[in-house]
Amino acid sequence: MVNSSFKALSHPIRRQIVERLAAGPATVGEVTGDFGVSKPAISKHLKVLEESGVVTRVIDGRNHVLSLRTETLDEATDWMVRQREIWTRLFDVVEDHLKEEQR
Amino acid sequence: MVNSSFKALSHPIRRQIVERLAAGPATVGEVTGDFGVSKPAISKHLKVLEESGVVTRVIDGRNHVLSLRTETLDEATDWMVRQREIWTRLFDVVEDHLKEEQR
DNA sequence: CGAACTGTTAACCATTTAGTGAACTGTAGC
DNA sequence: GCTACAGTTCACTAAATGGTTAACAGTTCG
Repeated sequence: MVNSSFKALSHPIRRQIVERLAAGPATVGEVTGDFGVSKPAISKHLKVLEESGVVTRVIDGRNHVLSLRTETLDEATDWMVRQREIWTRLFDVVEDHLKEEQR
Repeated sequence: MVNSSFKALSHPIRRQIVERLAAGPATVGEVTGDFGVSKPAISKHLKVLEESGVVTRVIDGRNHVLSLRTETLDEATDWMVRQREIWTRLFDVVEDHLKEEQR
C-alpha cells in the first residue's frame, strides 16, 4: 500500500487535491479548483487517489463527496519519518566522530 | 523539488535504494542488491534519484559512491508531516464534536 | 417532462517510464 | 599490454500516464 501511496502523491495536481482534503471533505467540483485541466482529467486523478487507498468517495445525490483515508497516508508518512530517523542517527554518528577528531 | 522527490520515491526499487542509503553511503554494486533487474535498469533508477536531488554520487576510481541528500528528502517528509498535522487537527475537531454530542 | 447540473466513461493521442541486450569507457592489477 | 571489473550509454520495445473531446448517466428543479 505504501507503493501506491507514493505513486498517488507523485503528481502535483493529486498532491494539491490531498492538501485540499486534509482540511476536510469536499465534492469533486470543489477539489477541481483552477488547475488548467478538463473535468475528465480530474476524474482520472481521483480514480488514482481512490484506487491507491488515499481517498474515499461517498455519493450524495449528484455530488460525490471525497475524504482522505488518513490511515493510508499515515503509512507513507511513517515510512518517510522512519527513514529520516535512520539517516539522522547516521548523521549524529558522523558528527560525534568529527568532534572526536577535533579533540 | 518536492515534485521530483515524490516521483523518485514512487518506484519500489528506488525506495529500497533509499532505504539502503539511509544506513550509509554505498557503491552502485552494493545498492544493486538482488532486485531481479539488469545493471542498466539500476543505472537509470540512480539517474532518476540523482536528478531529483535525492542522491549524490562521488566517483572514486572505478566505484561510484552514492549518498543520500537528506535535505531534499527532508522537504518531502515535511510536506507529509505538515499534511498529517492538518488532518489530525481536523480529526480532533470531529472527535470533540462527537464527545460534545454524547453529553 | 425537459433543461441544467455534477460527474464518469469511451476512444483516442503523445509522452514518459521501465525494462532489455550489446557495446562502450575507465580503472585495477597481474 | 591485457584481462577483469564497475558502471554507463545506446537503441530499441512494451506498457503506463496524462491529457483531450464527445457522449453518456443520474439528479435536481422549474
